[in-house]
Amino acid sequence: MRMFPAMRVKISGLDPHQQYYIAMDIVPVDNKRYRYVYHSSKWMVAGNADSPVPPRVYIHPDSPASGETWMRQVISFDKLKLTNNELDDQGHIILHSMHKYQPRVHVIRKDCGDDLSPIKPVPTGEGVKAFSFPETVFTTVTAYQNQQITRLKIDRNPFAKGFRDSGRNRMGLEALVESYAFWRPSLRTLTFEDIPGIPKQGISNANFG
Amino acid sequence: MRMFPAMRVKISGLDPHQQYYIAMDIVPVDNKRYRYVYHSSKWMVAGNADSPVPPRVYIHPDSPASGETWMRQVISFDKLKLTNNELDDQGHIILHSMHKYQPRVHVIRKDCGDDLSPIKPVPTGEGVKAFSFPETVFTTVTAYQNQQITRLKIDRNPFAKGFRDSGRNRMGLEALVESYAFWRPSLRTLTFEDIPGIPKQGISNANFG
DNA sequence: TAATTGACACCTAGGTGTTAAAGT
DNA sequence: ACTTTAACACCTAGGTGTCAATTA
Repeated sequence: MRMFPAMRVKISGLDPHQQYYIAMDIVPVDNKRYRYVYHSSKWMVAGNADSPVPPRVYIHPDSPASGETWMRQVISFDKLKLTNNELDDQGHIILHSMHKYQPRVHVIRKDCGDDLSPIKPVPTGEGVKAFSFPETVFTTVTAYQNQQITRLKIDRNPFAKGFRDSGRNRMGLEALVESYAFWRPSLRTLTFEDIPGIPKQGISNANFG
Repeated sequence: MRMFPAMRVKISGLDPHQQYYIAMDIVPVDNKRYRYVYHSSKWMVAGNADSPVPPRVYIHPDSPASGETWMRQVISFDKLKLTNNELDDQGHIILHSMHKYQPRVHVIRKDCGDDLSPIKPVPTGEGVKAFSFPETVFTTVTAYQNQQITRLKIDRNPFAKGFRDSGRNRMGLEALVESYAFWRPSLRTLTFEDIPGIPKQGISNANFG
């Protein structure tokens, strides 16, 4: 299933006439498995992480494109797909449920992307830069653990329109959205000269339903 | 709109470990404009062709891929889109209505595809091969000129299911399908050593509705 | 007990020919 | 008189959370 809300970034500092691939992968934040404690509304450590899964990379469908093209548009990863099926053969990114993950954006010069593949780790070295935004760390689930996440998904995802209660109290939602850095700024800026100042902490959430 | 029925080909003779792009373009068969004479069921010359349109190329979405990958599957061009809008900015292939056209399949070695672009002519030379199947020549229309084509489209295109008359006499259809080489063989074989023997004549049809 | 799966109704998104109206 | 366009109902294809059943 798709990751929602999706990562969206703007890029500056590229060579306008150079061709680049842009890709995303998702790496474990730590070696732990988590459980959600409802009465304290917190994720707590619940043992060690499951064994690693096959590496997968989402190559942005506009790739390859010129620096000019990439910089002119907002780059959205809304078609990136996640799965908890370790035997997946459709190129989806494989994750364990109840673990914490960090999405990363990779900018790869075309001449360095020769062994770029959806089923191999992203290459490193000259001509490849990686960006992580800590406020986009999220915890995977197969069923939502609190009603705020459910409301965020239903109210903001067009495909969940059928579950919207138009008479619902919107007061609580606005405050909620504020607290989810992953959602509100919703648009990060990547620079090749500088990574923006320390971002505020936030949590987002993806499910495997 | 999409071309229907779509071109489908199988390829042999590629280097399994070489990367290739596969593309399609559509070129005028002659310099004439046509009209359909209903009582004789024939296309007749009706003047000279309209002025040329901007060149467009459909790059198969699986491109680039290895020779092994291309040869293992049937290569379908069912997502190729046509338009009669000369100002089109969505990369569709631009054609004039009431003209005759020939689709061409291009196989391009990756290292020869550096200036391959949806809005530039297909490169020629070493490492690029083009294939034309005369039985896939078709005449463009904005409204169907005979009921046989309408029936072929409705009966074979999944998206036209709503117009199917399940009680319809199927006898006529089978004979019709036989006469449309573009539809029946429906799968052409491209070889790098040899182009198959002279194909039988046929007509297909695309509309701009 | 907690986590996961699959059938389901309800959406978005977009591909059909039909038809009436407009264009040439 | 013929060609083209745009609104329309009817499809395919696939993305939602829900809920009941299943799994571990």
